[in-house]
Amino acid sequence: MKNLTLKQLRYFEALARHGHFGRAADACSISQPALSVQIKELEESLGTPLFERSPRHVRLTSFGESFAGRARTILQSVDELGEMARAARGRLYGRLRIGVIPTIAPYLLPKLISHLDEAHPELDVHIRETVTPRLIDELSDGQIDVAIVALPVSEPWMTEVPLFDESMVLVRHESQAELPVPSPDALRAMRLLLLEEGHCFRDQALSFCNIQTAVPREGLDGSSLSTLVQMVGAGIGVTLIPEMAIPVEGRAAPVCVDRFTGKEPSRTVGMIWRKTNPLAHQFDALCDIVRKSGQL
Amino acid sequence: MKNLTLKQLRYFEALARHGHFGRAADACSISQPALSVQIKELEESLGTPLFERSPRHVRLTSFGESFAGRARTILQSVDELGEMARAARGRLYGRLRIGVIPTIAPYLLPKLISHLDEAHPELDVHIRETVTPRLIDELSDGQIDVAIVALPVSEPWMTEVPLFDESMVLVRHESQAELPVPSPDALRAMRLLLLEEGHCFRDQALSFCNIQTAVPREGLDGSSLSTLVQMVGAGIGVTLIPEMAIPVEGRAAPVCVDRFTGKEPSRTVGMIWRKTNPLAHQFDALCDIVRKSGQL
DNA sequence: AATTCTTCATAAGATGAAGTTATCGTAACA
DNA sequence: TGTTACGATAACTTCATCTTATGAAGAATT
Repeated sequence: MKNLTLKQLRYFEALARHGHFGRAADACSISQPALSVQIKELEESLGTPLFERSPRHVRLTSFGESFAGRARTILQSVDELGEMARAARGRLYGRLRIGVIPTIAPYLLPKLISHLDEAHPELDVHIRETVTPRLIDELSDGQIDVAIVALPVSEPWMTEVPLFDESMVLVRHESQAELPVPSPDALRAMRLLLLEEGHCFRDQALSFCNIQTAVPREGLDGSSLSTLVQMVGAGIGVTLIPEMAIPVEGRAAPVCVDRFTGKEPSRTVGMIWRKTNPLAHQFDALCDIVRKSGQL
Repeated sequence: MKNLTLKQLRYFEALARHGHFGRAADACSISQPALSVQIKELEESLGTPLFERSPRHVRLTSFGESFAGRARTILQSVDELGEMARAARGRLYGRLRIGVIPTIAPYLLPKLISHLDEAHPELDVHIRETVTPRLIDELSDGQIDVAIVALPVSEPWMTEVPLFDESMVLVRHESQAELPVPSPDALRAMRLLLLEEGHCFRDQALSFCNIQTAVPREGLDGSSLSTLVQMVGAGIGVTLIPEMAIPVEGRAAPVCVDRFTGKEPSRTVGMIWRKTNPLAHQFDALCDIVRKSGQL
């Protein structure tokens, strides 16, 4: 006993509508015998007749009528499926899960989300904020689609696309505004407040100052840039923040912000995703949106 | 660009569930390449990928997930369609439209409907009560499925099945109970009340008395047997009714009921339906139920 | 009553879709 | 650096489906 096919349902629907094999076959762009055979096979596979044939009319049986109702619903759902696919074709669709590291998230997301909302109003954006290694794990097992981090991450199974470079700037207590900007080496001698272990921004700051990361440091690590800046405002030390954070953090405490002279320290912000993700092309478009959001 | 098939949806569902081409193919009882090809064609026909393939996992894309939801619904509806067919296979199903002539309906239907309810509780029985020629018309253009009438009707495109024979009996005013039962010829001289034009029972009565149907008669035709019997009860004349009507009409007025002696007049009650109706076999079973209901 | 028309069913052959086995390429793993 | 696991691809086979041609049967026509 063979199986029901969508084709048969389509043919059936046409015949139910036209009540005439020839015209229904025309409507389906097939020959009349082809339709006859398919209807016959449909009836056989159901084990019960759908039509009453007489030389004059072709009429649905009572069962045929119930069948027609449901068949139409099904065909419609299938067509909607096609519609849905057409709508989704080649664009971001449905749920998009973005991971962002904490030294970027608060400064980038407000703009990014409003831009995304504008470009893809139907998109369901989820945000995950955590440190790079964890983002990479979650990327790896499919919990998120893309991540915005500091490059490089150098995972061979990932695509990484640079978005923009960004300087790191010095934050001192406002009382020190007149003092000259210290060199990296001078900085090493100062009380430099850093994010806790795990944040890549901490490592970048340390490497700028040529400090061995292995050496244990005094217990003054903050859990967010915001915390660090507040501590600087309280006169406890100095810290580094990315340019992006200036508009927010530079006003939030009695501090002054200065660029370094000479070779400025910087980080590259970029987006990463699984190479195997078939939405790669759409992600390129996403990069453009993120870039726009990252501009001050 | 080819068309979506149910097969593809089934394969897709399996792959979404197993996340593994080999195992999904097993589940579908086909080879892995066959599955690969079908999934590929499905994705191509949709114009957008459904899965992200990596050597480790096969994962649904975000679009794939929405697609899977709807696909499952569709597959389920299709299976229900099969279920429905299996339930309906070879039995009366859904709506059954029965036509009955007025000289049978009130005496047969109460029993018939309760028997039908018992045998086919899910059956949706519709009743149409009118005279034979009209029933034949309605049968012809599919407004009813079967009709219960007096045979023969002799339409070549119909099947007619006799159900039972039934005598016609004489109804007189109770004051005449002691008088002998008149012969047909004697009857002709009496005031014989008949149904109005169009009822076959009228013609049967006339032919029993050898009265020319063409001859116009006094304007005393009733629109139902019940009316006729009430008139007899009022002493206006005599009438004939079928046996079946005795239990109801014999008690409803001051009348007496007598069988004719010698050759009793009778009619054959039978069921008719379009020869082309594929439910013919089920209708035979229906005949049995009607026969049972017709027994006193 | 014979004939023609209409319409659906059936048959035979052609075409196309879908399945099979065999094999390859690639990334992960030891 | 082989080895393994897995999906993609290719060549071929099988089966489903379509087309054209034809048959059968009732309705309409003459």
